[in-house]
Amino acid sequence: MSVGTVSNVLNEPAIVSPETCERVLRVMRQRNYRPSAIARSLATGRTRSFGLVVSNIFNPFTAGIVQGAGEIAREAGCSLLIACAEDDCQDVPRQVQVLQQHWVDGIFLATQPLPESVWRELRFGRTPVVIMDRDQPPVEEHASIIGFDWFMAGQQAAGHLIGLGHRRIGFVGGIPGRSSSVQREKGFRRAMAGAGIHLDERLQRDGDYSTDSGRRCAEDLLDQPRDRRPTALVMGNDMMALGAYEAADLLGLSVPHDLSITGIDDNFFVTHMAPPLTTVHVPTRELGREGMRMLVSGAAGAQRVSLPTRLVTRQSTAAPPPESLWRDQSSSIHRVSAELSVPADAVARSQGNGRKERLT
Amino acid sequence: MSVGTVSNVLNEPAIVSPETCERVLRVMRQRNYRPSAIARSLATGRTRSFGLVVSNIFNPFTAGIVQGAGEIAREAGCSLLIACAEDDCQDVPRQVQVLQQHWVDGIFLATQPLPESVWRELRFGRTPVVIMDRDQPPVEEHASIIGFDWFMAGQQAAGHLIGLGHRRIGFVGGIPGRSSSVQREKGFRRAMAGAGIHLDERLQRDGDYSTDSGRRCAEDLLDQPRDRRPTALVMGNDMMALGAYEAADLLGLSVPHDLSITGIDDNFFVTHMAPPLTTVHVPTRELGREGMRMLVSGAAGAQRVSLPTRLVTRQSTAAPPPESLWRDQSSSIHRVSAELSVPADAVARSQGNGRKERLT
DNA sequence: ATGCTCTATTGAACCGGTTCAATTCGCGGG
DNA sequence: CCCGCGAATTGAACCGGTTCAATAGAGCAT
Repeated sequence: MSVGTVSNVLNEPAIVSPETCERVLRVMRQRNYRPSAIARSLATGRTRSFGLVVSNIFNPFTAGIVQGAGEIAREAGCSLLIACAEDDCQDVPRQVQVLQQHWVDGIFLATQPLPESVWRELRFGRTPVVIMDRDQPPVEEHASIIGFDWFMAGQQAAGHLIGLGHRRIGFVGGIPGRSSSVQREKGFRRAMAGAGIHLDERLQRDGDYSTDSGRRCAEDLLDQPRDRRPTALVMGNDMMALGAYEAADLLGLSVPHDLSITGIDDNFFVTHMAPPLTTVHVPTRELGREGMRMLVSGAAGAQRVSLPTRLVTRQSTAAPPPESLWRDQSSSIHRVSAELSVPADAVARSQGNGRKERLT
Repeated sequence: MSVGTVSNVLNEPAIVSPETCERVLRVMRQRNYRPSAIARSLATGRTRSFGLVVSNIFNPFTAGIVQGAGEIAREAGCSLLIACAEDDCQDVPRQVQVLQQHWVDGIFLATQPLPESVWRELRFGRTPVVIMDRDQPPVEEHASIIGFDWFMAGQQAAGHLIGLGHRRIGFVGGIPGRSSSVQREKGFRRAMAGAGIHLDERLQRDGDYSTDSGRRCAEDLLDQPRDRRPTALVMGNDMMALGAYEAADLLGLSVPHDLSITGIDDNFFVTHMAPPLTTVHVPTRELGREGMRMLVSGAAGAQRVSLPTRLVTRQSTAAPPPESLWRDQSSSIHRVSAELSVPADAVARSQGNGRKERLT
């Protein structure tokens, strides 16, 4: 009954005789023995634990990732060390260092985009890394990147509205320059171009993903004579869509009767909005699962994964009011006629287009 | 330059000569040396890491706790192992076991109330434990309990409404039997009794903390002739208050003009409700901080801590419409007169009462 | 009886630190 | 000059496992 034999009973029962095995297990049960993960790690050099660095646990976004990552870790019998960084991410390098001192087998970085200064401080050494959705390609060559297809998200939101017959569609983007914002806008533009709709730059605004900015931008877009006012708004995320609701309320516009609104994210509260928000679902939990899968399977390394989004239709979108086309009074005739010159089958085309987006 | 000396440089620089110390540090920097937390733990028997078990990371409640616990752990230079259990908590015992195999210095249990069967399986051995808000006293003698003062929460919500002049106040409780629900209701009753208001059992309902149940219960309470209809509702949590908004909307009642509504929890979305919800703030982050403090300081052991709540006044509450007292038409006279018989200074008293609660 | 193979078990080195008794060294006092 | 003392350093045991070469023992063919 040497320690080596005991070790074998746990790890390679096949090479131990059944009687010995049984005897060892009995004693273990008797003494309520629990092997030490610590000692095992020291001996093997592997810990079967992973680090997950997040910046704001309150963000439903983050919560989804934590959830998904936790699921896969548990399925793989691994444990997850979650490090909550400060909001500004200044302490991320130290968090990473602490994780490395714990010999984690891999690190999942799911923070806000890191400031360049922080990024420079970061050294992963030999630790496998998966990074969420960063703008720049990482310095580390062997890091994997995982993110969402924001282009698709913008395209789906716009495609849906176009399919409903909207032509004057406003767009409120997120923080300018951030790649996730840029991609959303590109998707939006592509959908518009795909439907043959001329893009009116005056119907675009830049927000900062906050409810307040959404309200301001929406007010700005909506506070116009009816013929120039957009009949629908693509808001860069759900929070800003919430702001758009407030703006519509202030201006006495009813959603979706006078104005259709879409968001992006599919936060849990959108079903409680009045009316429930049509938005683009962003599979955060799936991102957590996929990222952790890359780590536990040892496949992390210079991969790039982009997860598809999915339109969820609720009650904040509808066909545009016919008034916007016919009963304008204060309007300039040439704009209306320009709109009328859109080929008659554009609606049908764009509907088909919208549907295709959804399946892609 | 023995390993022992190096160890001393790190842990007790004072007993090493300055030159040696300097020399060792230089080499460390040179070779980018990082001490192994694993090896250290094995040697010392302590890991400076703690386990936090939660059941639903999406719950803003949970998120606050995680946040707070993380802050204290970081301040103390400790790391936090977060284990997400399934929603039904069946796997909590195994999660705890895994944490123990990692030799965590303490465990923070912040899950949903555990089913009795699960609770019986749980064995903490010598590991210090802090448990959130359980109904029954724990089997483990040395476990600390930390929770919120739900009695105070109920009292504050009701006290606020009484202070505004409401008399017919409806109450929608949470899951019956659960101690957090029972306490809220007791607090509500105490506030009512304190103001000398006779409790009308017909104005009480049991929900299950979901938006839907809130809507149903509220509809049920509000769908009555005006003289019997409550002028205010104390909802057991914010989600149910959301449901009450929907019910009021359905019945054409305006909040707070026709009906005042309060919640409990102070979830982040309540500021975006229309109108913003008056609710009782429940300091989840503080609970996380306090619980973790007990663990890192080694003070965990058979303590009981109850954290005070705090009323946050927003726009969903106002004085009751005078009509409810004077202009009733379909009413039974004796009820109105009963109300009028409340001593004239009751309002003042109850306001004083409400204020006292807040300071307690 | 001897040699050989195959299986089951053992013993010891090792992972990278901590801890502490033992040792070395420099220095002041007798 | 020797002794004793305190400060600095060293060496080795130890934490609790894993791993693997060495060994013991059983079974079989020669």
